Amino acid sequence: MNESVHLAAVLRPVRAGNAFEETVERLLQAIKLGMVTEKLPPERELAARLGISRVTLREAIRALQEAGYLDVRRGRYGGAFVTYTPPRPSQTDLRRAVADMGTDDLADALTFRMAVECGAAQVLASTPLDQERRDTLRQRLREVNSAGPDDYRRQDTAFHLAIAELTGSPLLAAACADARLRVTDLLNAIPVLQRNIQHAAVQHEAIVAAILAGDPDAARRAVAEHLEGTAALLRGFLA
Amino acid sequence: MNESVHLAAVLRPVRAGNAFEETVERLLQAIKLGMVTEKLPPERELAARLGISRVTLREAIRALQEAGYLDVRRGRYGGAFVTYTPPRPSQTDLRRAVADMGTDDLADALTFRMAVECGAAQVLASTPLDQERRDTLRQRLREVNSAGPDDYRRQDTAFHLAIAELTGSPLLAAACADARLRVTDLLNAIPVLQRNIQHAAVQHEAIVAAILAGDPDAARRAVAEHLEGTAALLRGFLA
DNA sequence: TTCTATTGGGCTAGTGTCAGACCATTGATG
DNA sequence: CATCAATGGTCTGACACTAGCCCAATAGAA
Repeated sequence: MNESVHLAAVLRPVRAGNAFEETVERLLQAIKLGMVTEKLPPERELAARLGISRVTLREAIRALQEAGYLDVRRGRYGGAFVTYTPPRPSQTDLRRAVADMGTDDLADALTFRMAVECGAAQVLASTPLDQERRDTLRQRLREVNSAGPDDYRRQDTAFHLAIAELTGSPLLAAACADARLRVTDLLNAIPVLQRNIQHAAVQHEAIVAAILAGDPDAARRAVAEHLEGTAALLRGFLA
Repeated sequence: MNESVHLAAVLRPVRAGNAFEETVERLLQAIKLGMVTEKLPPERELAARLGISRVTLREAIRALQEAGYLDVRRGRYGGAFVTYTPPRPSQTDLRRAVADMGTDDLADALTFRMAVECGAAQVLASTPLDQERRDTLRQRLREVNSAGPDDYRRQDTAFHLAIAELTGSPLLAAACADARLRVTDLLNAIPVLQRNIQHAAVQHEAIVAAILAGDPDAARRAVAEHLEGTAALLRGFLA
């Protein structure tokens, strides 16, 4: 009995889907997160990075092209250019996004994000930081705080991921990126209000201050409060 | 520039290896974690759970059989029986385990584990727990505290994973299982001393108390202290 | 204009993986 | 002793994926 409970966690599926599907998902998320704003890297390089063959990558790119996310041009200085722009937020989109992922998955994603991002902030606050890292963190804070509504989500993502990356743990960075990816569609469907940006800015300041002060508890609390705010915002728009 | 930093986290390899390799890894870890003590589930069921074909699963099983981890018997009441018993701990094994994974990966794994387990404890402490969950947590605590040296690692794993599972987030549970898996070989190479068990027992008590009291900060601190102790133990044996 | 480097487009042969069916073995049970 | 149900063992045809090669288009450089 004791055994069977944990078995599920270890004997879970080895792979999430086939290479094509996973690749489409990855690229789509890189695009929606605004991490690729102009064009994708050349196919050969991208295939190598993703650890897949060029054939599979090309299938994924073609799918995204047909879905209207990319514009592919041949020849030197060609490439797969990003044509996607975040849709104007609407309650309809949000409800659809929630319906697509299911309420259980939504709760799962929010819980997961809460855990890993709080963990990352705590770890970073427990680490002696050199001047370069402190500067990087402050720089990200400035960028997100000075971002306009159009670029806000992108800078916000960069800020949150920077915390995870500064821990120096690729595993943790990947987990935080994964957590963020799972809520991207939801966040993109929420309008970016000036009031919310200002509210978030205060919380971002608190997070950075706690990390720079080397106070893990305060860092954890600040992140928890911040993410709780986002979750509440979501619930508000769904109610 | 801002872009390229985060690109690496999103455009990382889509899959860790081929299906065969990943399956061997999974099974091996299920065995080493003591989650499968008698025999593996029937091939057909196991293949379905792992989301792979029976052919691939059988290749993995054969590899583990040839490596001496399994004894496969045919016929009704047959199956793949676990023959593995944890090796007697030794500094040599530990050094080899560390050398195998590399010091960077070791730091990565420890950091990752610190973040996700602290996050899980914090989340669980922030959640209103029904009586059943409280009982489950207390039960796991009793089991790990009453475990003998032979069964200690197994019960300790069960205890830590229970915290993640009780959050109700499969993603978080999977992350914690993954984190634990990455340090299994190291932990198995450390002798289980009665003194360490007692020390850990106090910390386990503190973790459970904080969670049941609904105190996220205390829960986070207790887990951090506990894991820091393990890391220190590791460093001690390596020094 | 012509050349050239870079990039996407396409092909092929070989390997990995899958689903499903059928065979072989075994130990309990009647 | 004969039967049976559960389990591992094996085979086949189909599809997914890969590595590597060469072709085609393009925009800048010579």
